[in-house]
Formats: sequence, structure tokens, C-alpha cells
Amino acid sequence: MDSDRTEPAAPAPTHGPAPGPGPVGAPTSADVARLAGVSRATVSFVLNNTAGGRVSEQTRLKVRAAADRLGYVPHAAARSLRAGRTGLVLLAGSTAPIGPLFSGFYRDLQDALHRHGHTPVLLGPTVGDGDEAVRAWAELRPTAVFCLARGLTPDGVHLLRRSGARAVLTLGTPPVPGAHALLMDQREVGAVAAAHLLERGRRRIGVVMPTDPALALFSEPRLAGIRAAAESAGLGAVVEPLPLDYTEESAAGLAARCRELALDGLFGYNDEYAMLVLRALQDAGADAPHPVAVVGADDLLLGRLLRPRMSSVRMRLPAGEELAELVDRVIADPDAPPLRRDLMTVELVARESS
Amino acid sequence: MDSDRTEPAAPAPTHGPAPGPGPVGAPTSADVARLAGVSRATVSFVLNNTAGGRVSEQTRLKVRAAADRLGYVPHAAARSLRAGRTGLVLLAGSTAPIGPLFSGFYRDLQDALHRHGHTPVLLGPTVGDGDEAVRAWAELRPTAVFCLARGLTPDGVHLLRRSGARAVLTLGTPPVPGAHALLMDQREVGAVAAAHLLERGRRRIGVVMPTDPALALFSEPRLAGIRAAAESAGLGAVVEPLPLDYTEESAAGLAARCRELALDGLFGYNDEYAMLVLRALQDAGADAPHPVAVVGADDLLLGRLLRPRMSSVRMRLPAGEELAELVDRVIADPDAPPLRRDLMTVELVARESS
DNA sequence: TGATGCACGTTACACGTGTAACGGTTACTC
DNA sequence: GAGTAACCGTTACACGTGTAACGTGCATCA
Repeated sequence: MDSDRTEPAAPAPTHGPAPGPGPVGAPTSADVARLAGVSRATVSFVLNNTAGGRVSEQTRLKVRAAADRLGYVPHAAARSLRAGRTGLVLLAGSTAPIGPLFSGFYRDLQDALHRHGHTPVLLGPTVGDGDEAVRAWAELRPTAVFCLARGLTPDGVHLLRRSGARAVLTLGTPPVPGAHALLMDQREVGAVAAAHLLERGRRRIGVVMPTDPALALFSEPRLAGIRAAAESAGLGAVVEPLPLDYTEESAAGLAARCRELALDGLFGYNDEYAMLVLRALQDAGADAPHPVAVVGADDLLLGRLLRPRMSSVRMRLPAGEELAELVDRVIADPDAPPLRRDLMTVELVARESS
Repeated sequence: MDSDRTEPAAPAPTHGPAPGPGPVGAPTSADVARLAGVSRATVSFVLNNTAGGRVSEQTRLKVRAAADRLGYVPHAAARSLRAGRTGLVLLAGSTAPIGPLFSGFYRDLQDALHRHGHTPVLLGPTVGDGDEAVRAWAELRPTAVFCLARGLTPDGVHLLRRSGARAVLTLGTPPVPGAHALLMDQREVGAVAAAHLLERGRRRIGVVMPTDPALALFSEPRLAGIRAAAESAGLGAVVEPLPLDYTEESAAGLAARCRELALDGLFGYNDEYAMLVLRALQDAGADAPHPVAVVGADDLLLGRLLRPRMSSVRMRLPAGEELAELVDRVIADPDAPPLRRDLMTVELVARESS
């Protein structure tokens, strides 16, 4: 009688955390088995629909009834421990104040992953710098990890892989050795904006750079893209970075500096930032597209509310479904060489401000 | 020799999931113990700093070295299983397209929870309706759950409590029996806006109602607040709900309807929606504050960019730290009667549009 | 009649931890 | 020299699951 089948009135164990008097905790599959009058194995077979016809319809019903009656919910940790995998897909480090575009993308991605049988989970970068955070992720033994490329080192990738992650994917730049790269080349955004401004005959181009460090991830490559495009156009265009707080005062200062530098084109980083600057320009007696052509990004509806309407770089991201399928492929063949895919397509929507 | 101390060259087990050839998986504390030449218990004592001086400094170093060398990361599931608790705090059902105010609040809350030793995790409402989702949460055996009040039934609360959650807190209205209620009474927002418009002499008040169902959670109580305030003022004011898609065409329609109904006051739900409507009014030849006074909410910087500047209802939420402390108190005394606390304070910022 | 197969359950592990209880030395005390 | 305390480490569980291997009866077949 030394089986799994513990009696209700088992003697108080001397080891382990005090269980308290009676089964006050969550009911376990053993409780269900006891109530249904079968073994724990049978409970498992029934509730997981394993091994087709191994259990008669009659006992199936008994087990289901018992489980319902007790409000049984399986213990995810125990299950993962036994199974050797968790089904968790981490979306890590994603609480940056990113706009509606990316939060919609994340939402869509979560839905798709769930449809594919995974458990998507958002984990903030609340923990300390870099490797500290990666350790915390690895403890969860996720099946796959999506992570902003910033803050992931090759060592971090190795740690995650070694801890059982079958897929490590970085979002954005730069690609990290060992991880699959889902690029969103923000330089493209800058390049498209620059090409447009140059085509409009502008040669002295200001680039709004948010001072919020969380946005550097986006702003710096955009600036780089503008620089590269200006350079390769061979028209001798000048590119001038202009730091900006997200305040009206700061915008007024920037407008003044625009005049000082005699700029004739402006990339606003964002439609929101661009609107802020456009308003400041107008308050200072200037306007768009003359003397300064202004281009934003994200193509927000709000950008069309000011007059002139804001020209903008529109970004398109793939459907979450597509990425979920990609994750499944990678999971199926974890040791394939790292992919490198560009997620984003960009196009310029020209309106009145440029 | 039937101890825990398994030899490296153990015979292939016949049970359990195939471990594959050799230790390709994540290293376990047994691996560390073997490499350091001590027992697994000692490893645990060292890495968790348990039981002060039970281990000599010399072996501590050996163990740490071995753990580093192997890149050992503890297995969260196994740890939770043994400990009987997970440290997880779920922030559930929070991927609605809520604005910068609430996403900032969530971020702050996550940071604070992490400082208090919890593991905050965001879980989308990707799973099906209601109880399906709650079951998924319960499987994780979280220590505490924050959840939007919508979509949580008393049964859901019971299930979570029964599965080990020591604190279940709802955000917003309505309060759910059995759960602690962190109210954010959106009716207040409406009430403040209505009081302002009435004070400005407006008696025919339109209320913009977004058609996006995810926003009904906010828009409906705000409308109710306006209705109640108009009623109790006893001035015979009329309140008219006006559905609005987030498009320019829809806004133009709404502006026309404003004129038809001869409205003289408008609550825009949101600064964004209010801006959209204000622009449509202006395009239709009307303006604010005459003939229509317009009030938004959220007090976004963008609201100050249009002319006239937008009046707005500013909301203030408590610091995450404060809520983290509250959670700790609730966890310490899980069977205390449910709290009911109002998180939000609102005030009207009057500008030129009203 | 005995062998064979099928239908239905059960037993006996293993997953990776944490920790109470239990040794085995060594040094110190009476 | 025997008792004893302090120090340092190990053994032996238990947490809640999933599942391969192993019985049981009972009908079918040679």
C-alpha cells in the first residue's frame, strides 16, 4: 500500500511547508481522484483527453463531475516541471512609452500566439540592468522570448537558450549574435523623410531628437537614416539634430533655433512631436511648408487636425499571425541558423506641411 | 546509496520525458553540487543564503564558482512548487487601448511591485470570455491579482482565492463581491465636466461616445456622471449622447448633428476625441467656446495645440508605491473584509475652449 | 481447456527545489 | 578521559503532475 494513493487521514508529515489543518489550499488532482473513487492517473487521462479510449465513458463522467464540484484547476508549475516545458512566450522589456502603432502590434501578436497554443506574457524591464533581467526571464523557462534588441547581449541569448528557450527573437536593431532578428529598421523612416524633403528642395534639415532616453531607441537610428540619405544624395545638404523635451517651452526654444540656423526642412521624429514644433513655429510667426517644411511619423489621425495638415511617414507592421507562425517554425527547428527579417515597410504620406 | 545524490552515469530512466543524450538541458542544482563536490542541500543553502553559518566560507566559494561556471539559473516552477507560492502578481486584462495616463500608471505600479519583491506580470485578455480567462490565471497560482472590474464575476474571485491568491483587487467599477475594490469612478469625470459647462451657462450638452467597445468601460460611466450632475443641478439641462468613430468623416457628421440639435456645450470624452470634434466644428463654420463650449479629458499636451486651447478634466492616480504597500497589507491579512478605495482625483483645467 | 486479445485501471516512477532532522569531526570543559 | 557543545555537511522527504509499464477481468478463438 505504498502507492500514490494517499488516504484522506494521512499522518501529519514532518517535512515540507506546513500544510495547515485540512485541505484549505487549492484542490489537487489527488483530491479529485479520491472524490471520484479512481486513481490519480485516471484523472489525468480524463482531464487531458490522453490515450483515446483507455477510460470508460462512465468514469469519465464521474471524474469530470468531481473536478467541477471541487473547482479543480491544474497547477501550472507542477505541470511544467513534469512536462519539461512551459508554453510561455515572453514579451520582454516592452513597457516603453511607445505609441498606438506598437501597442496595437503587441496586442495583435499576443492574440495570435494564444491562438497557436502559447501563453504570451508581458514582462516589464523593471529589474535592474541587463543580465539581471535576463536571469529573471530565464528562471521562468520560457519556450520563446521576444525582446527589444537593446539590453540583450550575446551572453544573454546564450543563457536563455541554455535555460531551455527554443527561440530567442529580438525586435529592432541591432541584431544580436545567436538570436533571430526581427528588424524594424528605423533608419528607413529617416531615409524616406529625408528623400522627401530633399525632393522638395530643402537643404538645411533639422531633426527633432526627444530627450526622453527611452525613445533614443527610435530617434537615433532615424537621425542616422537622415544623415545617410543626405550624404548619399550628394546635394551638400546640412543635417542638424535638435533636442526637444515634450513641453511647450522647449518647443518654443526649438522654433527660435530653427530661425537662427535658417533651416528650411524639419523631421519631427513623431507626429506628436512634429505637431508641438509646428505650433511653436506658428506662434513664432513662421509656418509650414514655408519657410520650413515639416514631416512627422506614425501617420496619426491627430496630425491631420492642425493646419496645414501634417505630412508623415507611415509604418506598417506585419500581422501577429504571421509572426506566430514564424515562432512555431523556429521552435520546431531551434538549431537552425538565426533568421534576419525586416518587419516594417514605410511610405511617405505627403500632405500640406511639406 | 539510495540518496538524492545521483551519479553522473546514471542508467537511462524508463519513465518521464526523454532527457536526450547527456545534460543538454538547463543545469540543475544537482549539476552544481556534483561539480562542487558537495550535496544538493548545501548548494541550496549557499545560493539562497539560508541558515546563516551552516556552511564554511570555503565551500561557499566552491559552490558559487560551480554555479557561475555552469550558468546555473534556478527553475522557477520547481521552486514555486516546493515553496507553495509563486510571488507572481498578475496585472490582468490590461491591453485595452488606454491612453498614456494609465499606461504610465501601470508602469509605475510594476516598478513598485518589483521593489517589494513580487514578480509583476501582464496578462492580456486574449483568452475567451470571462471564466475561461480566470481559469488560465488561476493555473499560475498568483499571489495577487489586479484585474479590470469588467469581466470578473464573484465566482471568478472565489476561484482565484481558492487557487491560492491571497489578494484579488479590481480596478474600476463596479465593485465585485469578495474582491478589494480600487475604484476609479469615471462618473466623477463626467460630473466635473458637467458642473463646469453648467456654470458657463450651457444647458444643451452633447456627450461624445466612442463606438470602440473597449472604451465603453470609460465612456458609459462618464455619460452617467454627466446625466446625474445635470439632473441634480435642477436647471432643466438636456444631455444628448453622440456616437463617434475615430475618423474625420464621423466627426464631420457629429458637428452637423451638433448644429441640428442646437447644442451649446460638448464633453469630448477625451482630449483626442475632443480635438477631432473641435476641428470638425471649425471646418463646419462653428467654433468654441461660442456657439459650443468644448471640454475634453486627460489634459494631454496635444490639447493645448489647437486654438482655442482645450479645457480638460485632469485625472490624478496614486503612486505605484502606495498600491504596492496596500497589496502587501492585504496579503498579510488575506481574510480581512474587502477594502473599497477611490484611486482617482479629478479637477477641471479651464482654458479657452469653454 | 488453455491461449490470445481487448478494454479498463493502477502502480511506480521522475521533473527540480527547499528544509527539518540527523550525523560526524574537532575543540573545549570538568 | 569522558562529556558536550559548536561547526559543517548530508540524508530523506514533499510539493503536484504526466505517463510508460504493468496488471486485472472478460469475451473470443483454436
